[in-house]
Amino acid sequence: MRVQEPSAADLRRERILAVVDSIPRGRVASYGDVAREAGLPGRARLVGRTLRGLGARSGIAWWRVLGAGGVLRVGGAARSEQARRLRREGVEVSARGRVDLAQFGWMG
DNA sequence: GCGCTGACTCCCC
DNA sequence: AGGGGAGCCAGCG
Repeated sequence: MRVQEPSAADLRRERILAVVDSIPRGRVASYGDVAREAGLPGRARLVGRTLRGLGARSGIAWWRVLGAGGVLRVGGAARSEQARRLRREGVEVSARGRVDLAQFGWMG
């Protein structure tokens, strides 16, 4: 008995998570950046959907992914958690939920 | 199959 | 600074 072939969706998801996993501690990247790095240019929303479904036990640093320009896009309870996790690793988050990409962006 | 909804991004006013 | 609109497309009812 052979296992089922991973679907295209599964492969996209794995590529996305691999990219997020490669963001160094203390740096951040935008949804669009992650999509491009994963070979999925223009698919920022897919990155957002993928991260949204992650559980705390996933081990993926979802909080390092922000909206374009370094804006926190997450709402509700997860928003404050994201800011807390970022600050814990040295990333400055403004009261408005902004991160300076020149200082903390993945690509510097 | 269809319409709606976004953890998106750009562009224009 | 902020709002509207468009392109995007997978998940869900």
